[in-house]
Amino acid sequence: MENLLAGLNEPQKEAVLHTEGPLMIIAGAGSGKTKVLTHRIAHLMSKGVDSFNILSLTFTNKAAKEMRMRIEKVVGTDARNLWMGTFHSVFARILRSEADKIGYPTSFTVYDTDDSKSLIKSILSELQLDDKVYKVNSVLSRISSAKNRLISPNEYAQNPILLTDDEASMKPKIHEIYKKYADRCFKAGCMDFDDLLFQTCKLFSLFPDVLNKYQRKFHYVMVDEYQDTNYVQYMITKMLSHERKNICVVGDDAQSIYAFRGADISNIFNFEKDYPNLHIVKLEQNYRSTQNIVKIANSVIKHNKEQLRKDVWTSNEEGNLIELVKATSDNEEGRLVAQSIFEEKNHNQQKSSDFCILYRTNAQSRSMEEALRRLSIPYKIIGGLSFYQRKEIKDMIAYLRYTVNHSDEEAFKRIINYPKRGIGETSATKIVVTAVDNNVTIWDAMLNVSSFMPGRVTVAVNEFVDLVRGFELVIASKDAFEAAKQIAKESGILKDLYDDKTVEGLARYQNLQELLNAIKEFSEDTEKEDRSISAFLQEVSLISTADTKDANGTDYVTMMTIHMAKGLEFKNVYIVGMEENLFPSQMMLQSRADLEEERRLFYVAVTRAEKKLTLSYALQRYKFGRLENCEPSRFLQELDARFLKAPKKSNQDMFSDDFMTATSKFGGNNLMKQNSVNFPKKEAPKSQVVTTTNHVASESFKPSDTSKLEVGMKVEHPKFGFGNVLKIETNGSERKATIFFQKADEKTLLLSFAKLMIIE
DNA sequence: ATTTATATCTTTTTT
DNA sequence: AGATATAAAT
Repeated sequence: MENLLAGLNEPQKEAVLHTEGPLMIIAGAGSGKTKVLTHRIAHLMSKGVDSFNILSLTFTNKAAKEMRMRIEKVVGTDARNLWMGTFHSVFARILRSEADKIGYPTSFTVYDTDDSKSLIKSILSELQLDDKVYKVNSVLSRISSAKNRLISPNEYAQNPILLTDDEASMKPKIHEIYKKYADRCFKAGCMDFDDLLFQTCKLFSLFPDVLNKYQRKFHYVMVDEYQDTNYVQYMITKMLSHERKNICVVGDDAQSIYAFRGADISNIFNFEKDYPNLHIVKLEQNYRSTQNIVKIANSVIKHNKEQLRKDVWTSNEEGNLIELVKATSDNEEGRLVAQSIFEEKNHNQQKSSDFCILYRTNAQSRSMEEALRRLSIPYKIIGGLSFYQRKEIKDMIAYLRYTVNHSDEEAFKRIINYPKRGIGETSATKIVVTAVDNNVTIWDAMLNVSSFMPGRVTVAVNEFVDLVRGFELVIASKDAFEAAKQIAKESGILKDLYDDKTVEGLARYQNLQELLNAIKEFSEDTEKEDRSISAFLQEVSLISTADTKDANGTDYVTMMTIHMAKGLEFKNVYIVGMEENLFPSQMMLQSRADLEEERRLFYVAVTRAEKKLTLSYALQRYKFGRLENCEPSRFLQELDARFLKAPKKSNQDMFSDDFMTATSKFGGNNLMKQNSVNFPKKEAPKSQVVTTTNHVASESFKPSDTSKLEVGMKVEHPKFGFGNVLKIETNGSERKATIFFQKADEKTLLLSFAKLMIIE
């Protein structure tokens, strides 16, 4: 007990000790929020609260896992029984045991975003709607936001505001698509991400006894990152804690960055209204960052009108000034950042893992990656395409999904003709349409296939049905790993990948092996009560890119989008791509006009830094293969210059026309002015030669250098490996050339050649 | 049904 | 630059 409060400041102690009744903790960046949460739980348990009765909702599975470990250190193995996880995973678990009450099979499967999009595409074509008008993404986001606000398809169809909105955007049929979409998901025995919350709410409202069961179970409810919860999540937590009102939410309105996903800051204000006797604790002392970083962060956020009064301060050292790096191009930006990391590492004896590069969009990782590789600095990209989003993995998962749930339409579409078994797209669509028209499941339609399909297809479909039946028996009789292994073999996936001897094919084969390993690990985890394939699928469907395991012992620079960086901290942070229309994002400015959310995002990025913060931007950047001019972000102009160091530039900069013109743009900005001094003339450094091999970095081939590439040359492409140039085609004004690239295996590929390296 | 050539589009962030 | 959709050829 003494131990639990040691090292906590007054408001932190207050938050830990206030266990009964509603509590809201407003936690500034770096104020020790996680510490308070873990200590609070440990405190509850030391008071004799059973861990079964505590529910803690976190933003990522990783955060839950870490918190559980920290608690376990204090209270021991009891912590295992805590209910901890994301909203999605916790309620998926509850839904799995209660699904039958709302008409879903216990073995319901989960649609990921790709599945949802694919289903919407099918529906659009069935309704004969133009997918140029009804863009899949916008339709899905419309449906998603309806679900997040607990609006059912019928309510949507009767909501004049929504209908007028849709008419105004020339998409009056959204309500119809929504209805059909929801219907199809239901009939497929599938829930999409939003359903996991939406259906939970439905379950709780329709079955008070079920709600009551969980109300009695969870004596204490805690919600982390409350500023990023949406309306459904607000409702669920409100319902769950209704009896005892022991609810504790933790958040920081200044760090709300998920409005695009339905997150609603007004949840924080609603919270105050819902609980008149609410106790509020503010954590304002920052333990993470230097004074300069805290101050510049405050200078960022003060430009936002809408925010709770809060005063984040620190007693840490003053620290370095914030650095500003200006580059002529995105590639140079990469080089400068990599060089800075290199120097910093040597200079201060730091590890690679002390560094983090943050960007607004995933696409920006490429130039950073290339630059780091050239300096042999190890790095790791978090996010982007995750393991479970790879085609070969999704295919295998689809087999498992379909075996568990014969109604799963999207899984069916994925595997019906992979590996090829002579059932083309037309046939597959016909089966789906027949099932929908006759109001039966896809499985039943297949059993009846001879009545509406020609004999040749019937035979193939029957074989497929038998295959799945066999898999069903396999799953029933063997453990998850053995079953998965057999399914991989008998489905033909394993062979299909094995036969592909290309570099990519080999990688895919290894990925599949890795998936099987993961299943093996899962099936041998004695801590898990349910080790079935079905449980594995559920877990896997909710793994997010933020949940990647830390490879312990490895030392690398971390690269990720700012969104993924929430909750993390690094000694040195580089925020790259500080350009108008990129950050703040063009999309954000045009369509949602929410500049304040972009600014909060910038605030989040800035506050990740402990010791040193560097901001960088480029004057030119490749966008869809075309070089575009960029202007520095308005956010840079907003910074308080007292905490900034003079911009740093490369030698090359001085000689480029672009640099000169771009500098003049900054005429009015005192920050940038200090920079316009004369630099000694020096020859621009040549592109570096890569490591010990005789490869020349791709840099030496500008898109205009078509002349350097000749027919017959041996070349290497980072993705497609070694090959020969067969033919070069230049399409005039485009300044873009395509080459025919022949690989060792005789396959001919068409490539643009920007990434090719000539082997001398 | 499947492969190959050509055209078009991409434009945020993620559970 | 690269993915994906569409059209045309096999």
